[in-house]
Amino acid sequence: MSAVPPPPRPALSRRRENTRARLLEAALEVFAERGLKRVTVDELVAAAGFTRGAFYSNFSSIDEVFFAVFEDQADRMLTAVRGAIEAIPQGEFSLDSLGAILESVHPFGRQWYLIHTEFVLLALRNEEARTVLVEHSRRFRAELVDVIGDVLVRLERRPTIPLEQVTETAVALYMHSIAQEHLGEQTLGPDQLLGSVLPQMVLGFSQPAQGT
Amino acid sequence: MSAVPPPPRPALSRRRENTRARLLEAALEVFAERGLKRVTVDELVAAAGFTRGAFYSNFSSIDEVFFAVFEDQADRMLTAVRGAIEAIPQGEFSLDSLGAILESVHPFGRQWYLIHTEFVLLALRNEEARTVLVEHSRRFRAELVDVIGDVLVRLERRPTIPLEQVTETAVALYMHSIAQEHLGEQTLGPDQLLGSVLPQMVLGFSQPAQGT
DNA sequence: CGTATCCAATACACGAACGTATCGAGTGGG
DNA sequence: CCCACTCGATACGTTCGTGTATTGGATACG
Repeated sequence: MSAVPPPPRPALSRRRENTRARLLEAALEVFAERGLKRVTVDELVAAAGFTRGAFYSNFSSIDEVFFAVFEDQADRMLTAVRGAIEAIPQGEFSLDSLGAILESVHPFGRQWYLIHTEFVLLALRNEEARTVLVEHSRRFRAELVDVIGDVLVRLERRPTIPLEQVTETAVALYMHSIAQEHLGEQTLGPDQLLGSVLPQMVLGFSQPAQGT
Repeated sequence: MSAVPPPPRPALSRRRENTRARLLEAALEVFAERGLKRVTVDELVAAAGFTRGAFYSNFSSIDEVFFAVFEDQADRMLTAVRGAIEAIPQGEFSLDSLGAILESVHPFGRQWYLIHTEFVLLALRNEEARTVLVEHSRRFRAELVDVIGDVLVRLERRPTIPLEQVTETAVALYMHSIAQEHLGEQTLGPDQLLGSVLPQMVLGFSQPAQGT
């Protein structure tokens, strides 16, 4: 025990972080395409251009990667929403602002729906996933509640139901609309959501769309 | 039951049908508990009190059983809803009628959510499942559209959005509320759904609840 | 009472995926 | 320029699940 452990080694981890990032990137694709329990380690590393060695050097199980992917995507979503909110002139929140927010997260679309929904299923059966999911949801709703509240104030509308329920409902409908869109159903895609359902539901009136 | 002339062999299939039923019964439990891709043949037959032989004599793959379970449960849901609708005095549809319908399907609750959601995920990746799901959804919505339409007429409300969208939205919210309930969230369980969100959204006004 | 038939139990062979242990190449420090 | 170390590649043994082939017991029928 003569040699004192040399100073911290922040060095070599650059390569490491790179491969970890590439693994996560590939994991997002593969999980969305095939689903959590259909993905094997071999399949994942192949998609990322590595071999098993790289995987077990960075992670210890497929499930761990799935958690990482979810939290990663969740963070990106949150960042996107915050960005969209800040891009709105102060105090200028309107129904269009909600539309802008929806569009800011729409690129995540299908992949996010698949990952998120699968994580919900996991959370309903797994304590740890439940904790993560609830925490993420809490943060996410917190951002939206403010915006929706501001929109309502600006439009001089008072919600007839608690603001939290309005927000929760909006999220539920958005998620559902993505699924419907990709199932080929026309009744409730994101377009209908923004054009009529959301205004009617959140705000209590409908956009000046069709005249009937 | 008139005596249909027993053609070849209608006989021995009684035992067969019985084991098939027991297998499906166990499958519902196991799929809900563990999820489609976590369930093995051994696990399933053990839960039903059989061995592998019984399984491969009646089915050819786990996925086939999952399809059967989904269609089976979907039929039961539809039957329950139809029963609840017929139990309502003709022309007496009111908001309480919707409550009665919700309660008629509530026993399915968690299990139905899990099976259905997993089937949605499957449908987003699998052509055959997509066909089955869309067809089931179509029938289901068809029943509900009539009821909700009648409720609106009776309450002398005209929907500001297409009736199909109202129905789709109600279904989406109901499903979401089950998930929230079992995730331990209080913001949007079935109670809030019935008490405030659904009336506000579907009907354009809120129940005489709190006075604010 | 015997027999033919059907169905689930059992045994087995195969393949897929996992996790580990080892090796070699690349990287930063001295 | 060399050394020490880190990280990803490769090879291996093992476990787990599948699907099939065969066997044994039950049931209807003559």
